Amino acid sequence: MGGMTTARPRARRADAERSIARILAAARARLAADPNATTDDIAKAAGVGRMTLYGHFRTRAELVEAAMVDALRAAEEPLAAVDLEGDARTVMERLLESSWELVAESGALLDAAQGVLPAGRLRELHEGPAKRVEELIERGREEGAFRTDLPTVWLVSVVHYILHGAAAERTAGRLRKAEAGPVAVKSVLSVLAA
Amino acid sequence: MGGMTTARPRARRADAERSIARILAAARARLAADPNATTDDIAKAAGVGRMTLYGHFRTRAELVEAAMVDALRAAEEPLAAVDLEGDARTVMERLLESSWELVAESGALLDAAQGVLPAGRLRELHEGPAKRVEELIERGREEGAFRTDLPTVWLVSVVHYILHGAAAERTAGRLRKAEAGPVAVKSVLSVLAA
DNA sequence: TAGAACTCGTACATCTACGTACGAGATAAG
DNA sequence: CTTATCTCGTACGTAGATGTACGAGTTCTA
Repeated sequence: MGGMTTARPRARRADAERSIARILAAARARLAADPNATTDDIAKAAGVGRMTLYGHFRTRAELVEAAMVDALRAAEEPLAAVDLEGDARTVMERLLESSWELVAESGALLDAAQGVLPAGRLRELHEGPAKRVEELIERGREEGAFRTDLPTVWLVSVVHYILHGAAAERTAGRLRKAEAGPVAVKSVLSVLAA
Repeated sequence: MGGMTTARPRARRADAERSIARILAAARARLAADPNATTDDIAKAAGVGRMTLYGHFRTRAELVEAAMVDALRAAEEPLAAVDLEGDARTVMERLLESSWELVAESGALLDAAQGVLPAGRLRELHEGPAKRVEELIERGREEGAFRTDLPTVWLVSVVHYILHGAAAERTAGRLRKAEAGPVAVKSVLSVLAA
């Protein structure tokens, strides 16, 4: 290969980059709130025409996947920045406080992707971030801080279900914005505790 | 009024009753598995023609509501039969063991009903059974068995999210059929414990 | 067994969402 | 300024799902 990292014939124009960013942001927000959100909904939320959206994403499935990838990438960032010093419980608390919303959003997007993306592709995408939580839970079990009477795979899942629930309750107005986070974190830690 | 409790001109025929029962059972199963199940899916699962279904339920929304009512009625039964003697934790354990699947099913149907039924109607239907869980949680808080650092409304919700999650994990094959129940019960009790 | 109730296939009208085609006008890049 | 890129409206074709209309055949009920 001649030194080019991508095979793109030419760079995108600046306004195109902007449009794509707005569409992805809107897709993440709308799809997390409603897995059945239409391309029209998303285009309107992004403030662009539907045809502009189709100019950048050929199909709805492609858009859903791109939104998923974007959300997971966004979630990975604070997860990677978390200080891993200290006992597992403390680390988990820090991790959740800094990223529970992003993790919950990714979970909601997973719902939206269910059925439009092949199952294998989903697991593949979701694997990276989930691995991080899983490893921390494993570590907590070895340290004696987390319970060992339930399968690890379930503990990983239940974290997602609780975070998703907290986000949903906040959206529904049954939890105040400020209390949803602490409530979710406390609940998760209670389930994990030995 | 002349003593008639219903205005029905005549009784339904036996085969009609049978059809309705099969349709409702199929609707509960299919909608719990997939909130977007079509009337055709449900009719096929029930082993009746789509037109028969429409003969008994005018619209899809009406069918969803009927399925919801039926599932809630079914869930109410074992809930009402639970022995209330003993401390709140023990009672909650008995209650969950005997009915966690039905409660989880109702939760899944709630998803399906979201958007097709008016929000008020949903809350109205769901109120009865939820009340039962809520009262038990309140009682546990007063007894000192359950935590008081989180809002009761959230504790009620989180019970549902965990049960729903356990059912989903089992369906996905990540939990064995036999272990899903105990896993769900243990997890819920951990979150509720003081 | 006569009649009413029920089943259920086919055909059709409607609606909604996806995705395509075309093209005029706006905007960024060189 | 010139050109390629991008935006985005309108219009169209397609597909799937809902709900209606008709009618022939079947099964309960009395």
